[in-house]
Amino acid sequence: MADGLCALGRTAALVRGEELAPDPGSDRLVWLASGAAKLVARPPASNLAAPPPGGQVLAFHFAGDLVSVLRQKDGDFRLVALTACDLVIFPSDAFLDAAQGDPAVLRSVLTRSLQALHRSRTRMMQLGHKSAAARIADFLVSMAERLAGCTTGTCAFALPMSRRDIGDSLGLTIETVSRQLTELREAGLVETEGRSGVSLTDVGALARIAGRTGEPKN
Amino acid sequence: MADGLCALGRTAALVRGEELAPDPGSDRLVWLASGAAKLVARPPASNLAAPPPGGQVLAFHFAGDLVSVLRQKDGDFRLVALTACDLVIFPSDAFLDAAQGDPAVLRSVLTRSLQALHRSRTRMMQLGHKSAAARIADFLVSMAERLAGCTTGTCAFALPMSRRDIGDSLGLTIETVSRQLTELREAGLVETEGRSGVSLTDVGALARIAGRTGEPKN
DNA sequence: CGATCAATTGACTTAGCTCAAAGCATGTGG
DNA sequence: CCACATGCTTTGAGCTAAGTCAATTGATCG
Repeated sequence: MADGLCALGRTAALVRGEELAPDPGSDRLVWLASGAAKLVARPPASNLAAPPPGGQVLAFHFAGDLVSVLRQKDGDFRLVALTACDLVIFPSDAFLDAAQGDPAVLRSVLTRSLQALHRSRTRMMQLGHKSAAARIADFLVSMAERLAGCTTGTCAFALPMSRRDIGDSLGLTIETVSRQLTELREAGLVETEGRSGVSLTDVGALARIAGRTGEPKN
Repeated sequence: MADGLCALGRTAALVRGEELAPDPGSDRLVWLASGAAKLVARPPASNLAAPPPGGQVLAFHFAGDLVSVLRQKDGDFRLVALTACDLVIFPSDAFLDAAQGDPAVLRSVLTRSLQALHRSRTRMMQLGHKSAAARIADFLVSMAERLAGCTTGTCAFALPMSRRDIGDSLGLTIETVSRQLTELREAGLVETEGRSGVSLTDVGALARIAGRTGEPKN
C-alpha cells in the first residue's frame, strides 16, 4: 500500500476480549496487522442481556485481513479481539477519497471486497443448507487453511475462538458444536488438546463431509 | 457510467428460465438492465440429478443491479432469468483494467460491492439464527422494498420467483414456505392471489416478525 | 377443456435446541 | 508449587421446529 494512505490510518492495539471502540460517525476499513478478531453484529441494542454476550458472529479475521466495519441504523458491526491485536483504522470515506488518486490501490481493495463477498456467499450456502456436521467440518477445513495454510493431509493448530464463538458463527449452539466435535473425534478425524488445540488427521475427508454430509437436503 | 466502458460490454437478452451461458474463462460483472434473475451456485456437478433442479439460490437481482458472477473451481455461479431479462456483460478483468482510468467508476463499483457484502452478511445472520417465520417475513419485507419500493404500511406486488426458489434462497423446503405463508395469511398479514400475487397488509408488523420472532435463540 | 405441474395440506420422523448436571482446563492465591 | 475456584466444555434426557413422504387441490397453458 502507498505510504500516503498510511498517513490517514490510526493505529491501535487491542488485548484479548477488547472491542474496537465504535465510531457512530463513519464506516471504517480496518487492516488487521496481527492477531485474530471476530466481526459481530450487535442487535438493535433493545434487550439488554437477552442475546448471547456479544451477539451474532459474522466472520473471523486474521493477520493480513482487511475488514470493513459498517455502521448501520439498527446497531452496528463491532470488531472484537480474540487474541491481542494490532490494527490500522481508516475512515472509509477518507480512504476512498485518497485512493481515488491511486487506481491500483482502489482496485486491490475492490478485489478484496469481492473476495469477501464470495466467502460470505459461500458461507451463506453453508448456513442455509448444511447439516451441523457439515458446518463444523467446513469450519475446521477453513481454519486449517487460514491458520495453518494447510489444505490437505494432516495438520494441527490452535483455535483462537471459544466454542460459543464457533457456534455463533455457524448458527449452532455450543452443545451441538461440542457433540459434533466428539463425533469427529470418535470417527478418528479430529483430535483435541485442551480447549483450543485441534489436529486434523485427514483434511480431505473433512472437506468431503463439509461438501455433502446430510446429502442434498431441500 | 462512462461510455468508454460500455464498449467493453456485450449485451444479451434472456427469456424466462434461460441461463446466462457460463464462461469458464473469466469472472464477469453483469449489469441487469431490466427483468429479474436469480444467482445460483451449482454444486460440483457431481451427482446428476440429486440436488434440487438449479441448486442453491444465493441472491435475487432486479433491474438496475450489478451482479458479480464468479467462476470457481468447484462448479461456478450461474445467473438464471426469472423473467425476460436484458443485460450487459463485462469480463471482470477487462472492466477493471478500463475502469482504472476512471477512479470514480471504480469507486462506484466498490461501493456497490461493499453494499452487496453488507446485504449478504445481513442475510447470513438471518440464515444462521432465525426461525422459518422470521425468514419468510424478512423475505417479504425485502421484496416489498425492492419490487414495490414500499417500506411501511400496505403494498401489493407480484413475486417473480417460485416457492422453490424462495425456499432455496432461505434454506427452507417448499412445504415450509407454503405453511408459513398460510400462517401469515391466517394472521391477516398477507393475502395471496394466484401463484405470484401477494399483498402485505402491514409491512411494519412483518418487519417486526422478521426481527425477532423465534426470540433470541442460541 | 383437459393435461400438467406448482402449491397446499396432512401425518410422521428427525436434527438440533433447551434444560440440567457433571467434568476438566486454566489461572489465582496460599 | 500445589490446592482451589471459576467458567468453559462435555454429556445426558426430552422437546420442538422443520424436514420427509404422500396425497389433494388448484392454477396455467396448450
